[in-house]
Amino acid sequence: MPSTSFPVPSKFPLGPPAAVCGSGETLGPSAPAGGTMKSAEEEHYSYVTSGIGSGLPLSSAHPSLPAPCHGLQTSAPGVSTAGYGAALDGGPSSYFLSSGGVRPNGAPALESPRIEITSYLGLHHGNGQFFHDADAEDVLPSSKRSPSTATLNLPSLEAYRDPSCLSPASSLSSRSCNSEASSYESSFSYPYASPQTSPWQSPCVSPKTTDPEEGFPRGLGACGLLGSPRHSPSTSPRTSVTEESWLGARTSRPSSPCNKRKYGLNGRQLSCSPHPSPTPSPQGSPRVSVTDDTWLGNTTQYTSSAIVAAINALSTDGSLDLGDGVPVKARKTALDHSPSVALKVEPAGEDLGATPPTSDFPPEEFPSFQHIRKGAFCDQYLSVPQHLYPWARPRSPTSYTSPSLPALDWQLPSHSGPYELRIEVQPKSHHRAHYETEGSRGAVKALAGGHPSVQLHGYMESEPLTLQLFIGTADDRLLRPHAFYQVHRITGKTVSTTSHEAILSNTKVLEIPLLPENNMRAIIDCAGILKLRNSDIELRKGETDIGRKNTRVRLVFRVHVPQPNGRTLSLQVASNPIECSQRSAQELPLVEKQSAASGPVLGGKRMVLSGHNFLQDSKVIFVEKAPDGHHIWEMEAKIDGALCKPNSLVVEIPPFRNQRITSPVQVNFYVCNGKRKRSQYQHFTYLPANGNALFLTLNAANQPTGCFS
DNA sequence: AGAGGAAGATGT
DNA sequence: ACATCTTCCTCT
Repeated sequence: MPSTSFPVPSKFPLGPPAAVCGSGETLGPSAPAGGTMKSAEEEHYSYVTSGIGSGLPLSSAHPSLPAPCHGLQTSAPGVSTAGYGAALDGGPSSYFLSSGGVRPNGAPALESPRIEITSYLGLHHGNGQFFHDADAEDVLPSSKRSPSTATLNLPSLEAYRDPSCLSPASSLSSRSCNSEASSYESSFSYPYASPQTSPWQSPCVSPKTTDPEEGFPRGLGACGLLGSPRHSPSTSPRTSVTEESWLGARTSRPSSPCNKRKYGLNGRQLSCSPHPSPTPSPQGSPRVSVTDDTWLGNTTQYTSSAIVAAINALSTDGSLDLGDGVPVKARKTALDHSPSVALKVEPAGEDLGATPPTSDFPPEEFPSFQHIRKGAFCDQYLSVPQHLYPWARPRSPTSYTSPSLPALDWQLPSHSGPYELRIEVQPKSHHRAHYETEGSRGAVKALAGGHPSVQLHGYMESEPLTLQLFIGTADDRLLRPHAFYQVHRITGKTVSTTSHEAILSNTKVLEIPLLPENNMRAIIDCAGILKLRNSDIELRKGETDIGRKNTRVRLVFRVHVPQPNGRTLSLQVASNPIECSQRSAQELPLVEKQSAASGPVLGGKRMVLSGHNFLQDSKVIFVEKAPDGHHIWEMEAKIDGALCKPNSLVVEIPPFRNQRITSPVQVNFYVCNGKRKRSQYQHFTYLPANGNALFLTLNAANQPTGCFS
């Protein structure tokens, strides 16, 4: 049928490839796309060290680094990409700071004692952080976004997220913090086993560890150990320890009281915490001791005075107000300790709760740490504040074992020198993520059909490389792994791209081959998005982000390019934001296009309303109003159930006014979606269609429909 | 497996 | 009461 489609306004042009960082050798934050700046958050963030980070495949590393390093990015616009890394085999000593003395985060290493809070805000916007896309139908009404934005703005100490620790009370499947470490160890020891990495390495360049040949294979190795992810926990047995550990996900919602979500003052689930995990992670405990030992041993390297000095230099002073913008959840404790914010190098050994603190530092110097160190895992959990000091949080031993690559929360440039990692085809702005209790909802798709694609430009070598993909945040703060979403590997006949899974810290990473024969381009048709229960993640020790309304993510791609000098250049690019929640019935469909076509109702109008928000008992009411506002007529469109299809409604509009419409009429309509209140009036120009059916395509985007013919 | 709609559970 | 989150159900 003929159809007249009108252009869908693209309110948000696709931004440049979402390069997170500056270009060239500079690691600084990417150019702001114009986001608003929120200082408080930023600041907090800067302290964050998320537990996430870790280097390359297999490595779990967290930057041992104290969070501060990350925060630095903010203030350091230009960080040298070089200098990241150490020899693969090299011990700690082999690591070096980038020439610029910049930390991974991009912060100048020792020179800047304070973190510029405001500097990095908005930096992320460079890649189109705003939720948008040309795909009108995928765009959520701005009104809907607001809330979310507000929530995200909470300056949660997000980075405080401790990847390695799950709340003991979280569930039956909850594992000890150590379990994660264990997983890593077992899973990744081989390939990524690397020297302890200094947290301060330059994020972009790392020791050459990515042997093309080896690069991908690593993933394989990891995968083998990890096993395939549990797609549907509830239906399938857990096969992977790793998976459990890293996600802290549990198979199903416990029927225990925990489900009731009773929280203590800190928002922690008190009722359950006391209960020992019924089924502790099998591998967790046993290995813990081992890893801890290792860990402790390794930690000493970080105790060097130089390191401490550096860290302190980078950290902000105690005047910094952590309380500001800190989520309620964390604020309480944060305030209490804010004075001690000055960053201290935490002896790595930090505990995991289980590990007794080894203190290389005088108590007075690390008051907060001392506090944290006390108590066993459970105690910590119940007590408060350790999460306030991410850097003080326990680290997974493995974190330090293979830190040769930049942590996932480090900001990296999308291009440097001749290389540029670019997203050639952006993903659609909406992709409903699936829960573990559901089946997969498929791979993320591209706006125009097909799938997103990424290409590394400027690489002329014959060696294939590995493209890493993980789910990152899409809020105003620095890009980092998203705590509530994980990439989900899709396999099957329809998937042309092979991939392997690896877990870095608490983040699942998909490793995809970048082959010279394909011009170093990869079609991302193997990546779905898994949603973790907010309650599970929020209960993780150290996690300060809240999941509610935190439903936008970005696909983050990284590639590590071996350099002649033996180092590795790491590039990263993030996609436009992707809304992962089920579309809300509150979203208002709008007329996207209308077309005339033959219809069964002579004299009447048949309209096809396409959208995502039509519940089965939706009603569409059309109203014609006079200039003075009074209704000339109003009628409820009759829904043709037989023609009702997903995302669309077919309604029959009987002849109104008892006459054929021969000239355009401004019509308003509103939609009553099920039990929801009626939506606001939407306007469109009802065009005569010569007695034929009029097809209107509505979308959920909050954009003007204009007049079309 | 891949989607979409919704009921029931929770959070505000 | 209503917005969101999770879990289920259904269909292809």
